[in-house]
Amino acid sequence: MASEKNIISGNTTMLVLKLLETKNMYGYQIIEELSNKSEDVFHLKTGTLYPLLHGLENDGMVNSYDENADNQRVRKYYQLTGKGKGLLEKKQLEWTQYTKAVNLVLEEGESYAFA
Amino acid sequence: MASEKNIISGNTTMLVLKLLETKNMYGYQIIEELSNKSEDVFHLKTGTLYPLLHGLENDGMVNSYDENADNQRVRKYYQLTGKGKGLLEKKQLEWTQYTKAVNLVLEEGESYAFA
DNA sequence: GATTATATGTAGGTAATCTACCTATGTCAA
DNA sequence: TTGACATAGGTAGATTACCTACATATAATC
Repeated sequence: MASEKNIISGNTTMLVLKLLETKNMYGYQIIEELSNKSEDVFHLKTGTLYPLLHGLENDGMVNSYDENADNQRVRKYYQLTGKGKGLLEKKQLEWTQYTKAVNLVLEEGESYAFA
Repeated sequence: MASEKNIISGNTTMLVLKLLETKNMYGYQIIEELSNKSEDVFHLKTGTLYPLLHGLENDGMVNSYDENADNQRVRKYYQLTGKGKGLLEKKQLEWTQYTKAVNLVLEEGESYAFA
């Protein structure tokens, strides 16, 4: 059926930017935190996230830098740029308008008897 | 940028089924009503809707029948089936869970100071 | 007579996400 | 000590949803 995956469509960028707004994160951490904060609804796949991050970096929405973890493991951290913050605001506005419009259609027939 | 089109992604089927739940409609009418009820946020393209309707009919989610309009024009009406109603309920549940999860991520940092 | 609205449709393209794979290190249990 | 699992980053190719652009035809309007 492959219906579950597509409901996410178009909003992954917004969610990732939103997480990076609170603090700098590395890829694996983004996947974990998104899963936690969404109460296990979102489980980003690496094949989704890493190309997405590379694209955001190419477009100047995020910067990246390497940092060593406690255990000598190197992590690639991403930081939101001013441009990225602008994109986030735009996407959040679109999200608000979109959900409002969907709910107008869904609530039709329940709220209004004379539609 | 092509960002506006993708925010719709995955939910067009739900919206179309929802409209057909209220009454039987023909394709052109679905486009008009969806535009009206969403306050002009959704403008389905014929290249999106007609193939979608054909797919729903193939899957037994809707039935179709021809009917003459006042002006002798033939319209192809679509009617929601029991199976289609089941799909609609499933999609509405997914939508509710999905928007709730997105809002959990978006509200983070505003509601909770100690995240 | 020309344009616009109504009405249905197809072909081909793009973009977002997925599946499925690869590499590599750290940790823990058998 | 080896095997499994978690951590960490990555790519190639497929799938899917929706779009653009086109084609067809009738009715209404200018």
